[in-house]
Amino acid sequence: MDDVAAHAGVSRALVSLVMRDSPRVSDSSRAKVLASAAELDYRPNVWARNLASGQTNTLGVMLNDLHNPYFTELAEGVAAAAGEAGMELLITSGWQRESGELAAIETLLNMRTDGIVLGAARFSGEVFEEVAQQTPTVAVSNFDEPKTMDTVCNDEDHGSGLIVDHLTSLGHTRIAHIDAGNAPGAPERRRGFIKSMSERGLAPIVFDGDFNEDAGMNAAEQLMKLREPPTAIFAANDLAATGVLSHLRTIGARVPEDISVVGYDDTLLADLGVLSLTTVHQPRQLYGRRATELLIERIEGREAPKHELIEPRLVVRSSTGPASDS
Amino acid sequence: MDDVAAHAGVSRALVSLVMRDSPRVSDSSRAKVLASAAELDYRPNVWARNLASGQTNTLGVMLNDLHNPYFTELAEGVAAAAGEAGMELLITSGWQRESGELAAIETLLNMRTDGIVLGAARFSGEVFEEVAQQTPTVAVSNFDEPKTMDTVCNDEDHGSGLIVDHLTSLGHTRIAHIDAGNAPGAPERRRGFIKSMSERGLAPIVFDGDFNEDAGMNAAEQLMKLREPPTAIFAANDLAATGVLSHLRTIGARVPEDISVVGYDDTLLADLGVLSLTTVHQPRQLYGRRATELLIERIEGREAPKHELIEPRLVVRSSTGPASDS
DNA sequence: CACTGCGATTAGAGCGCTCTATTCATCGAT
DNA sequence: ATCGATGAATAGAGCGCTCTAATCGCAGTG
Repeated sequence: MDDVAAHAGVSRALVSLVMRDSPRVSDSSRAKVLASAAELDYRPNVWARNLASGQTNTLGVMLNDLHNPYFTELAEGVAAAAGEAGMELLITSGWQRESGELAAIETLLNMRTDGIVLGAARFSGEVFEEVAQQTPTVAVSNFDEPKTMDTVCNDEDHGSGLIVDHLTSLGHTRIAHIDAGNAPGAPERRRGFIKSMSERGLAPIVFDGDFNEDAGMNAAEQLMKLREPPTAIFAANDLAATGVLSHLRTIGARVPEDISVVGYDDTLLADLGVLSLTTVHQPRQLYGRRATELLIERIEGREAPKHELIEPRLVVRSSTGPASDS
Repeated sequence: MDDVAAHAGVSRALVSLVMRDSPRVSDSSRAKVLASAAELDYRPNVWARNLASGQTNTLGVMLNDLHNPYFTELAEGVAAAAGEAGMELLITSGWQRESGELAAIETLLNMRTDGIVLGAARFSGEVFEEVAQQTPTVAVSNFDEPKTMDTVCNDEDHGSGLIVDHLTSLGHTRIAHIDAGNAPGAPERRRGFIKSMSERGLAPIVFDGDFNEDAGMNAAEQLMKLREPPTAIFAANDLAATGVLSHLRTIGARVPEDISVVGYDDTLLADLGVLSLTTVHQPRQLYGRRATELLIERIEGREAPKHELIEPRLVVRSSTGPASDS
């Protein structure tokens, strides 16, 4: 920096002003400084800048799992919003382990990012609150509404409702849901299903399952052995739905002529030609974007916590059709 | 830090030594300092530390695309190796755009990480070299062997060979490859296929395609219209193979009785029950791990570039079987 | 012509740490 | 009792920037 100042024949302070493009610099000296900087290949030292200014102009995002498209799309939304706000983005990941998440958050706290977006799955609210006390924080997950931080949630409840709407409008009445126990999002989907079904006077058939293919396959096997098998199956997620389809194929049931199948999440899988799964799309990028916007408001001083609920939408493909009259 | 020093009744310098756990501190004062630090909730300021020490103890990794499991598994390997070496990890992503990659690299350079792992796809070697001049760099991709940086490559060539081996040992002779033009990795796969086939005196049938489902579907359609259709199809990757399966299913061809299908990459798709695809598994985590190890060697002073080739392995599932005698 | 006002510039004191060089004990050996 | 040696602790000068307060010109005013 000294070199640049000397080369341009001005003071160090002026160079600093130019680098932060302050409006208080005359055009002529700005140009001079910029030219010298370019010539000397000068790159401001972020560490020194942050040390001196006390802020980092950087947001951190902690993701539970980089393999899961849910989180990466979330990050994409965060990246877009951060970019628009002129902030840098640092990503860390917990690699699916709780200890990893803690370490990842620790890294972010150490970096003293101006704020943190938590895309976590496996945590108690307490840990969140503790983080939130140290730095502005927004969580993307299905939490009760904490006082110390903002949250962005998806309205799983509503998603289940969309599915039941769609299936009943096709004439289905015996609809089964394969759930995923207490895995993140699963209880809400189950609750939404039970609520929507009972509102229509239909019996909510719920089977134990999980967010994976095997669980879908097993549950489908059980379901199809019932005296009156369901005419439609709403699986916990797309992967479980894939398991369902797989089983139906082996027993020779046609989809959607004999039975309709619905997934959840609208992952890459759902769009494959061999599956072509009706499913619920979650605007995951939007979650990230809103979370970031809330976070920036916080950084800029808002005190009261905000909690946002984002609505998913149904994507109809060819795994659902009119109820067979069996 | 001053507070901690005062509270523990020692000098600032001693606190500094303890925080970096230097061996030159007596056990008693170490304990004292640690206690005070804990009590005062002291967290060393990374920015100041890095500024003063001139190094960051942090590695950066730039990924072309966070959605692609290839890159995230790469990152996982990097994270593991970095963790073992006691270094922090910062992830940035180019979000599939070249401008994004440049910005992401820029962020890393600004952060002055001790080294950079480039998991890039869409670049000319020149950009890489430019980065490599500024900081230790290792690229994970299929490059010629540059002088300025280390590389880790997968041996695509060998992967194609494994496939041809497998298929010919099942008695296939009419084997077609659906390629993916000049997309990353594709030319090597094609070359390997052509080489292995011709070494065996077999005609290498190559069709234009891409790394997606539609391309697989179209190519399969063309192939099956040939007067003598192939008895086995080796698709550019798993997604393309999925397209192939999809087409075969619509025309009623049985897999693997009538025709065998092979993918490449061993993604989640390949393992699905409905597909159960024979494919080539790439040890992507291992790429990340080796890259990181090379990078650390570099940071610690090695001068001569190293280039490593990592061998993939074949995973046989149920989409391949003995050649039909059609 | 001194005087206010204002935009442009600069001096210089930090920011919170590291690191070299130095001092301070302590102890065994002469 | 004196003298290195050795290990433990400290003083103090940076690291490269920001930021407040002060200074400098220079036009406009009475």
